[in-house]
Amino acid sequence: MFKLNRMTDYAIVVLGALAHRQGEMLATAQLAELTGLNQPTVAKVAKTLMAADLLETQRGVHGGYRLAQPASATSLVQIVEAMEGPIAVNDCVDGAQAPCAVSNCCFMSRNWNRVNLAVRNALSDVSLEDLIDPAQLFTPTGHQPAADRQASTVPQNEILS
Amino acid sequence: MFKLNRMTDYAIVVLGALAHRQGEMLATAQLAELTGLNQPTVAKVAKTLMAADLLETQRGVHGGYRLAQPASATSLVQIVEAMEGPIAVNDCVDGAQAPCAVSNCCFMSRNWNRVNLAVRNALSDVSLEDLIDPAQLFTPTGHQPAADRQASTVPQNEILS
DNA sequence: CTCAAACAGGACTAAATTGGTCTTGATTTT
DNA sequence: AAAATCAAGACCAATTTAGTCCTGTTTGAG
Repeated sequence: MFKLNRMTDYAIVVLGALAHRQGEMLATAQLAELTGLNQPTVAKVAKTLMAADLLETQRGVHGGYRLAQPASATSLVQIVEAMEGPIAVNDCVDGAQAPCAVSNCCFMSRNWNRVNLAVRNALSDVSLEDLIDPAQLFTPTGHQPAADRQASTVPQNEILS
Repeated sequence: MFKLNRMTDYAIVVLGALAHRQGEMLATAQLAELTGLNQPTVAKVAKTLMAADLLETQRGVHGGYRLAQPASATSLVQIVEAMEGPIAVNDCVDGAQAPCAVSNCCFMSRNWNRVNLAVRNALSDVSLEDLIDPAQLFTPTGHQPAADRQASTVPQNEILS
């Protein structure tokens, strides 16, 4: 456990594709082709990343998405928090959505915060640039990797593996 | 996200109760009373903790459970891994259950392992003894905290908050 | 030796979460 | 005006998690 959601994996792949074509405005259909995901999924992921200001968008005919900041400036913690909400190992941690309902019971708060901070730091130490290796991913020909991936029963996050 | 399962919260509470009565053999019914959980849930948690060798058991009339090792020697990572399986942020990390299915694709493996290790270290730095504060939890009278807790819609992990 | 108390192990159901799709609407370029 | 594209959210299916229950085994007491 302590596993990332599949949507988070997708987000990393999508961001990786955008990082590789830095500056270019890519439509969801293009991103789908590059990543092997299907277009509605890419759209959903992109919407979530937009809400976290990790992407810039342009509507209309030649619209699409592009990174809002360089890959080196985007940390894994930003991506994870964009997709999964604030990191909080339980409800007794600063930043948790549902605040501690049983008051005067937070004697463990300090330790939970310590754990939480350590986890957060681990994620913030890795940048999007670190995660991707453009030489191996999204080759310049823009091929569709593993054409049958969408029909496969294997979870698509294997692309990260 | 990155949240502990509720069962893991229960486990910590149960272990906390046992730590507080160190050495004593407590039956699931007693543990249920001490923690405010109900007995079948305590039994389920205890079974899982047994499988991870965190508890010792005695069957029969005066049976029950007790800690297999002192609270100071039990780390949070042991508890979490006992309840949720090995810590693996995705399938591309040493120790993940489902091994990487798409071979030759593991270019991110090193970074994922780095993230994973950092998370693991964060959890192993906290002992069960650190987590509990016997002075505030499970008072010597063995009272049942918040008698209506079981009927409440509030998740019971609030006891940790 | 029998019975009751307690754990062992697993099956099973219900609830919650997550993943994926679809629809309708707004925006932009040609 | 039309086509391409994003925006926003509703919605259903699949998976996971939580909680309960049942049947069996072990142990101590009477």
